[in-house]
Amino acid sequence: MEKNLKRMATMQRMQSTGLELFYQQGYYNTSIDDILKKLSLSKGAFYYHFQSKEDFFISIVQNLLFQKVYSMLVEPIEGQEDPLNVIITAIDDALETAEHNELDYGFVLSNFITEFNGKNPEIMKYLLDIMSVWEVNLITTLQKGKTDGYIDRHVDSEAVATYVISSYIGIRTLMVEGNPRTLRYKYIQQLKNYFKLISQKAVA
Amino acid sequence: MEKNLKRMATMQRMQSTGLELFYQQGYYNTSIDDILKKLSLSKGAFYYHFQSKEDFFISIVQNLLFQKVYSMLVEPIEGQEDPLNVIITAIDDALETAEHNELDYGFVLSNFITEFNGKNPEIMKYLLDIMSVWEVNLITTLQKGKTDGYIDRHVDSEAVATYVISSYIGIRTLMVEGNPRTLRYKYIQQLKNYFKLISQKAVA
DNA sequence: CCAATTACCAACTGATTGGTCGGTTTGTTT
DNA sequence: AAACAAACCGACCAATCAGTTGGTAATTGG
Repeated sequence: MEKNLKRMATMQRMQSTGLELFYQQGYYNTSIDDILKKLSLSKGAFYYHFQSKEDFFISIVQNLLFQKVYSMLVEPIEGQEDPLNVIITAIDDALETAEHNELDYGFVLSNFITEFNGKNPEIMKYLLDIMSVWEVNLITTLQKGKTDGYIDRHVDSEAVATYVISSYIGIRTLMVEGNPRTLRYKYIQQLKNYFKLISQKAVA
Repeated sequence: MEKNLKRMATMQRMQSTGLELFYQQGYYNTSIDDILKKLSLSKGAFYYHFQSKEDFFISIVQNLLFQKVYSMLVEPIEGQEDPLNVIITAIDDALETAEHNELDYGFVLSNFITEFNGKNPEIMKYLLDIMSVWEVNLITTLQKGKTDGYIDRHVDSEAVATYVISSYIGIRTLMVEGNPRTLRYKYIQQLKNYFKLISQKAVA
């Protein structure tokens, strides 16, 4: 119990710094030495706690990234009334953290998916699992919104979920350059317009 | 004149193979030797034609990528009537090439932007230039659509352009995994819905 | 207080990287 | 065919990478 405390602390410091650097510089472009330098730790310490660079990254994805995406994009939506407004709020919150140059983990996720696509199927598996959790939750929420009378019954929930995720990933890609504040505003404005279309009152 | 033919031919072979590998494996994860191996050429040949790896990549962006994006996403839209339908068609065409595992250069562009973000401002400049050409063309086309009576006058052209580009980039990111055919269908379906909202007849 | 385990250090290895360079082949000119 | 330049070869270099290893502090349990 007690003896594991130091171990856990060091591992978490490594994971936290690792995620930050992997996100900023990319996985392949970030060396283990980069991470260790920042922490004033040695190679030996790293390979004492982790088996390999890949093993290290997977532990980051499962421990850090999954929880963050879940608490940011899944939990706030789960089981709430008025799904469309809740979704808008969650996405806008994510974009706000991005605007303040903090880590927006939904975007971190899609960034890694882009980087590992076609290069490392093992890691891709873990990343796509997280993406899937998000997507399934969105679809379920939209379906519930239909039975609860918030969303037009003719709406294709899967298609809407796909469209929402797509546009979010895309706007985040654009936000890395250009004015994030303006982009966020424009994006949310159009997303609201789109949601008007699928809400209950707007019958097809 | 004549003497330059061989030079040009070799350079273009290198650029073409280079773009392919850089896209598949990423810039930092692709070595010059990878490219040369595929072409059965030597290091000497490469550095005879190009100053550096970076110089090589920039030449690819300016010569190959710019033209491809322009002919695929800008030219088909420029000055056409019925802008919304033309935009849908151009995007659907791009997604179709992607579905057949051919290079979709709009996505290639956004992929590189993701990879170089925060890492190489010099290269980013060239990539964002191309993105800008696309965006400006979209905005101009939408504006013209308003004066021509195809689009509702109250529509924010810049916001719509941002939203369209975002969703396109996003759906392409999702298409790398999952069923491309289904995703493309769902996406186009929702994009059409969204466009109904901003077209002339649907008054706010 | 001592022995065992945990946590860490730092020099090293072998492979790979971007880039250089002296030299050879191929093509053109006269 | 001599002279010259353009195009290309491949061995080499210094730097960097992931991973290994033999050792040493620090912590803990008996």
